[in-house]
Amino acid sequence: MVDFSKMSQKAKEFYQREEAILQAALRLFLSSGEDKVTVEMIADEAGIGKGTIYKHFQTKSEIYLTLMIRYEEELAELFQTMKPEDDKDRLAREYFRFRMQDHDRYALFDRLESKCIADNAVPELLEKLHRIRTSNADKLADIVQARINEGRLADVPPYFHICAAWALVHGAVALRHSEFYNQVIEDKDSFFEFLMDIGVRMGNVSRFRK
Amino acid sequence: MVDFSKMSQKAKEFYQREEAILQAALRLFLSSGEDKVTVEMIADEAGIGKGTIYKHFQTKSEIYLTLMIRYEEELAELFQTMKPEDDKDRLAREYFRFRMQDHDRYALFDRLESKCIADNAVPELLEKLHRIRTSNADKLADIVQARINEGRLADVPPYFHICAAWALVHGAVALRHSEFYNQVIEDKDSFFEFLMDIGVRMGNVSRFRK
Amino acid sequence: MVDFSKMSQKAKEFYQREEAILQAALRLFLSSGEDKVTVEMIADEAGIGKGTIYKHFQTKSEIYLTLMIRYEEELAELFQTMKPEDDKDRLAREYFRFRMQDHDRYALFDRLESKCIADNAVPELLEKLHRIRTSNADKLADIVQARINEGRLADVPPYFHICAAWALVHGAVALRHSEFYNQVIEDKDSFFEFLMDIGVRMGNVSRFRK
Amino acid sequence: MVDFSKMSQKAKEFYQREEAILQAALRLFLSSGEDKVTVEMIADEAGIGKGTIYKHFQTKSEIYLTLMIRYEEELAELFQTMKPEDDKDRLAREYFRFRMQDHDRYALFDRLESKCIADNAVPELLEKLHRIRTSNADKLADIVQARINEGRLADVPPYFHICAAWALVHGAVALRHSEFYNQVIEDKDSFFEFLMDIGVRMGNVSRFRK
DNA sequence: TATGAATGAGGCTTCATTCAT
DNA sequence: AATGAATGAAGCCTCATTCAT
Repeated sequence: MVDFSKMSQKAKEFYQREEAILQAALRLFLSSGEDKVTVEMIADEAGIGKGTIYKHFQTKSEIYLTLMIRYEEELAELFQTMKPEDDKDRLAREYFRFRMQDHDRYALFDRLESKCIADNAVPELLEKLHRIRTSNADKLADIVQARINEGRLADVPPYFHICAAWALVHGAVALRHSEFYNQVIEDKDSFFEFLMDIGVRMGNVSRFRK
Repeated sequence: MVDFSKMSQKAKEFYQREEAILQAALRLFLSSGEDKVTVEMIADEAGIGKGTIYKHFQTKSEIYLTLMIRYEEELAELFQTMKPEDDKDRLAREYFRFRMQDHDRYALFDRLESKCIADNAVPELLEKLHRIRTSNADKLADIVQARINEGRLADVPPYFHICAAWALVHGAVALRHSEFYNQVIEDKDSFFEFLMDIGVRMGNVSRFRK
Repeated sequence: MVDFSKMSQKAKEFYQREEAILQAALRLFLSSGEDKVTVEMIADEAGIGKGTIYKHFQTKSEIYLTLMIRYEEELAELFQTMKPEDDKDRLAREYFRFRMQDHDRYALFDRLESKCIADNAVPELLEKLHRIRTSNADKLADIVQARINEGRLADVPPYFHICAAWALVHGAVALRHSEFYNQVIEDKDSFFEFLMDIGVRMGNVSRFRK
Repeated sequence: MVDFSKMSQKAKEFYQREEAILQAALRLFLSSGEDKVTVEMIADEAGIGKGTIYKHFQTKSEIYLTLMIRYEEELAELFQTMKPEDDKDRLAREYFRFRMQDHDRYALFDRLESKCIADNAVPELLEKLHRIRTSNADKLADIVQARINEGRLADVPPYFHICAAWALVHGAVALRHSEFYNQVIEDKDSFFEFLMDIGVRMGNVSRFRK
């Protein structure tokens, strides 16, 4: 959160410009594919000069990572609203929805992360990203552990549940994206309901009872 | 399958060189990331001249797609060995193993497909890839339908089961790949056993009984 | 015409650099033949970096066409100074001289036009070139028509006279260029005087009288 | 002229293959533009292997030059049929027609000659080409001289007349070729008749009488 | 501070020519 | 003699990044 009242006019403008850059970049990455987007295109879309971008980001990868971190932080906000005593199924559905609602962004960031790792770009930011993710996962782990203690979830390390959910959601997003499967699945709503059902129940104890 | 006995010495060498290019390319893509690998590097790794590559492939993208098609064909061979009356759980595990065993290749091809689609590269080959995939999916659908008829799988369109399995496996592979989760999951074998269990059972009718 | 006073220092330099590129390119095309000249050579000759050229011209062909258009515009300026009531012979000689004076440039542009048409390069510029040429030809047509009305030129469509003149001049330039004929024609001045005489009189009415 | 009866079967085949190469090359140069035609395309069009071409021609330029020499020899044959006492006008028209009838070939060879000269390719053949041309010109010079002696042509060096004719024809061919003028000249037949008239009469003595 | 012109490393691809079979 | 696979020099163009104004 940014408190504009404490900022000078100039600082405010600077902040807004950064916002403009990030939004322009995201828009272009999503519409044209990150490889087709040049720094110049981002500058044009943001309505500023190319050089200005480098006042905000040392490197093109830094834009990538900043966007990814933002996304992870949004997710953190979602988790912030969840409490251990919350209904677990609701949480699962919420999480599923969050990721699926803008699957293209999710898929984009997934590709960008591969790229950043391959390039070993801005390791500090990469680490920061992972820290947030760890923190999010820890938060989730608490919730999951509470369900395990209640005997509602299978008694495996909490991360098993979390990672399984992550995997399913990740796959669902990829599916949603794939040209191929989009032709095959006619009734998408039903299918994703089906998938969400699986996700919601998949670690439930009942499943493992004989 | 290639019958060497019918080939001239030259043709044999030509075929082998193509093999060498593909293997060299795959090796480099996996180790350095596709974006860092130039056609020249592939040529060097294959021990041939840069120009020779273009006798075999019109375009760098054609190398991508050929590798992807090969992979999909390997998968087709796997399915070839499966029969409708086979044990469904075994099939599921087999499939899961196939994809997980070289997750890095799978992840690579996933990225390459995105790239090829974004570039609209060699559409004929892309179509061919999708045709093989459709054929594979149809094969699977038969098996799944048989299980539905037996009352062992939930009575939804067969593609629901297939796509759900695909999604979970896809997610599992991505997980296996992610630097982040690899640090979190200590006992990987147990975890993937856990995940495979979910996958094997996820569409079972029992799950949907009250 | 460019008004430097209205330009910022930067804009001025930018304009001058474009000029430098065009002059460097022309110099090299004339001395080495366009096929032997690379973009890098042009950059070196102009004393700038290779990439800079692409800030001014999208394509090597765009350099070709810009040079050709300039030439056609120079010709337009020449025609601008001519008036319908001018002495027709003077005009013809003027035209002949203009084209012959730098026959190498003319011959170069002739080849470049063939190339650009074959490559279908930058069709907009090609069209622009033709538009200027049409306008020039129209201007000439007026003059010719006036002479026809006076009964001094044969009463055929004005374009007959213009195209005939164009053809003779074109051939004269090619002749001037040809290694072969340059060895044969000893007294070049006399010869081209002879040729110009033919050109000046070739559509005259007297010729067609019995 | 080739006497097949004296040739072995093999030699005959070899000769025919050379013929096939030249014809294939010419066909392709005319239809696609010489810059777009590769040696491989010529081989394919001729129905032979690429390597075979290099048994007949050391270099791609040698194909160019061989074609050009052939053309010049065809012209020599035309002149062979002309005699000093022939009607001069007929000769002029014949010559004009010969060049115009396949103007595209003429224009092609004109470009090729520029290229060969710029590349300084196969100087021996270039010289041979020029020798034939000289011989042709000499032949023409005799005819022209006869007309001068008769007082029918202006008394200037015979080459003046020849070169002027060459220039006009050259220009006519270029005109015929130009996309631009082809749009302007509506009645092409009349125009070229007009042009030929000019050509036929242009060195006539009557023109120079006061 | 914002700008955008300049840069040049580097990628992909083409193709004339060679040479082993 | 015919072949066509291999070669690698060379060309065009892109684009992240720098830096002077």
